[in-house]
Amino acid sequence: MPIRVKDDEAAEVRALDLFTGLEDDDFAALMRGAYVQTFPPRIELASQGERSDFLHVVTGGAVEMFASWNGRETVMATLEPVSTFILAATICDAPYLMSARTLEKSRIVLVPSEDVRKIFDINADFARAVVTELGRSYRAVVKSTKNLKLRTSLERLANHLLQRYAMEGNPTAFELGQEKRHLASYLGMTPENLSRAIRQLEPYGVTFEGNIVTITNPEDLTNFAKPSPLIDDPWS
Amino acid sequence: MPIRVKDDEAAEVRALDLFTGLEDDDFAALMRGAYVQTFPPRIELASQGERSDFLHVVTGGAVEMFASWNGRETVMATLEPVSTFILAATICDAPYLMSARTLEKSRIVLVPSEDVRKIFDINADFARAVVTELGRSYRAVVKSTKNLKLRTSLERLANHLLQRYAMEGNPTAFELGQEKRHLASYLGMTPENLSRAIRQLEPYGVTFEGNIVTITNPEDLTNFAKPSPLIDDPWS
DNA sequence: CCGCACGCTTGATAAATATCAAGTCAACAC
DNA sequence: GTGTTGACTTGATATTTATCAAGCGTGCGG
Repeated sequence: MPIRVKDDEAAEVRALDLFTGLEDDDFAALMRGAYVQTFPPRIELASQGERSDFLHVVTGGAVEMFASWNGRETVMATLEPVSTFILAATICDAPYLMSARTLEKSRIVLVPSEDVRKIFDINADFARAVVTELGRSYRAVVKSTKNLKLRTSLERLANHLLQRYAMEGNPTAFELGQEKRHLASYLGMTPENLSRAIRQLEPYGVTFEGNIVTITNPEDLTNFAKPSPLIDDPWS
Repeated sequence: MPIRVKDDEAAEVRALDLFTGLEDDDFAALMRGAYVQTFPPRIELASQGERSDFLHVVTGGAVEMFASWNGRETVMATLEPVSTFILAATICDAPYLMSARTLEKSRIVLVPSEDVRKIFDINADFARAVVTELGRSYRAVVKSTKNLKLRTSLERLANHLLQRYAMEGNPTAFELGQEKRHLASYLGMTPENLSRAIRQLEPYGVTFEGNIVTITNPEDLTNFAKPSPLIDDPWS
């Protein structure tokens, strides 16, 4: 049963860069057609190859984007609230290249693709916001390709940990925030090799206790990881 | 010495999806500020980390996009006439994530980024075209990431050859069209391994004679490569 | 014509990464 | 408490990929 989007949740969605520039009534028009749904863990929200009916916004929980071919599967990204996905497929009216599944119980706002395209056509500000968002996504994937082609898996892990470390505000210890096997797939390695890679980072002051990561020597780790804004900076 | 863009070359540029929807005077405004330049081979046209001053259009020759980190380098894409590059950086007004160099003597039309952003702001049709182009680019990189993470280098080579084969209209023999070491880097492998991979494809009816590729048994090769539109189709 | 440079190939070896097979441990259902 | 499940780890091994070191062949400058 479709449930209309309540005002407080709509406000969260509205806070996204994609929607802040929108006139009140245009945004209201989008939300009128939209609805919210809560999904249990491990539900596939979209499958690669399908056509786009809705722009999705995660407002609670966590969603994993993944892709598969010939019986193999790989994690492409992990999304946390509040973020959108399948914007490109929605705008281009093309089949999904990735699938999406909930990792935990999640709330998703579903905005009809047709409405998005309609507002996009009549509202120049929204069009600009879409371009900015698409540009950001494009650049994110280019960075990820560079990461894959230019670095070994150990270097990718080291840089990923530094990225998480910075995102948490440089605490000595922080939560990994996802299962290791998902991280492994995201980094393009097997769970077994992630285990071994973690060991290999010990000399650089990295310790794992369950899902708690401790970084005792950020300088050493940085020295090894050699992070670059042109690969690792999530902004710009 | 800047050289204004002549009408016949402007017509080529105009034929790009990005510009076809543009009003005559808007397009003329873009071309007024633009200029053409011919570059010798191996000239670096843009370097990663720099800021974008021009949208580039290749109208002759060939250009290679590449990226580097920590002394390593990898080919990200090869562009042939007529195509644009660094659209995302231009629109987002952000630093280049990739560098570009000419592979051979090449003609490049340089359109000031500021002009592009100006037209983008006042012309909804152009904004839409930019979105389409960005969406296409985004999807192309996502496919490339899937290719890298889900396939072995041998599978990547097989699929690449099938793609080229299809692009040439399924001829028994066709030109590779680039140096093998560049192809190797593009496919994420070393030149040595490309040599060996070519040998490994012989049982599937693939033969190389210099830069001429012969495919005697497309079915067998397809059977091995298992191409998927969600990775290999350059359109959609 | 010679010699050199350079791209390509080949073989031997090394490093990176994946696979397979146990084994440990914690969470959870009963 | 007991048993089961599933994630994680570890070691042994195999596969994939890279590196190193020649050698081959073509094209080009002198």
